[in-house]
Amino acid sequence: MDEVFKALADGSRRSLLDRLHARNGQTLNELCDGLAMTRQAVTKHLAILEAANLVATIKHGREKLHYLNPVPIHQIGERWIRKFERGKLAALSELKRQLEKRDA
Amino acid sequence: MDEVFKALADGSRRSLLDRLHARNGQTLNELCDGLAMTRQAVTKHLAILEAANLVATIKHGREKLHYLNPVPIHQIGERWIRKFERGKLAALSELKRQLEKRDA
DNA sequence: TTGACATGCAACCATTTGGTTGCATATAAT
DNA sequence: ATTATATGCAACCAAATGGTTGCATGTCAA
Repeated sequence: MDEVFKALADGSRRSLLDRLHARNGQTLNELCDGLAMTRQAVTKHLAILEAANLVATIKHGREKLHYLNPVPIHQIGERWIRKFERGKLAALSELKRQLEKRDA
Repeated sequence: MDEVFKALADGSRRSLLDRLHARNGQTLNELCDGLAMTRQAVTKHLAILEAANLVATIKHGREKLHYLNPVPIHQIGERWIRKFERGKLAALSELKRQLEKRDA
């Protein structure tokens, strides 16, 4: 779980996921296209995403195809985000109450 | 949004949010309790959480009370996680298809 | 008012991170 | 066979990160 959060912390990596979400199965060179980064930098980002199980790759001849795995993202939604959504309104109203108490 | 992802990337910070979720409105010293970290380290983490708008604080006399703000977490769920949940099954079946093609 | 307690501020440090360059290797095309 | 293309590997670098220690300040209590 920690690896996934760490992987998602970087904007470049999130945009790589976005690109794969838009078109799955892209090669490394395709993913580099238009980015202000060297190929090797992208390789490193993809390696981190792969270690976090967010992308899976298969080699097809001399090219490496990258596929998005949305499961860890879903798990973060289920196991983490949702926890904070329950009782959200209660927390907000308490915060509001406390902030108002300050001005009193 | 980037600030929120960065803030959530650290396990210590996530556990601070957990603690506030369990009991809202704790002081700095209370939040330090039982952590293998100096008070100043916790202060820094809380500052990052505050900058990301994940916690709000009010000073009450000589103590500072910390309140969880679940809105940014919710937004990440809405604006980011959900996007990858749509079409999840399609992506998975495509991945499976590709992996099987490799073995053929 | 004097001391204790809660927090703030700043300098410093080691490690991690995000990026680079240079070269090596493997596969496809001529 | 030779050349071009796609990727891999490793060393290096600056900046950010997560943590520390030491001291200052503000507030409550005796």
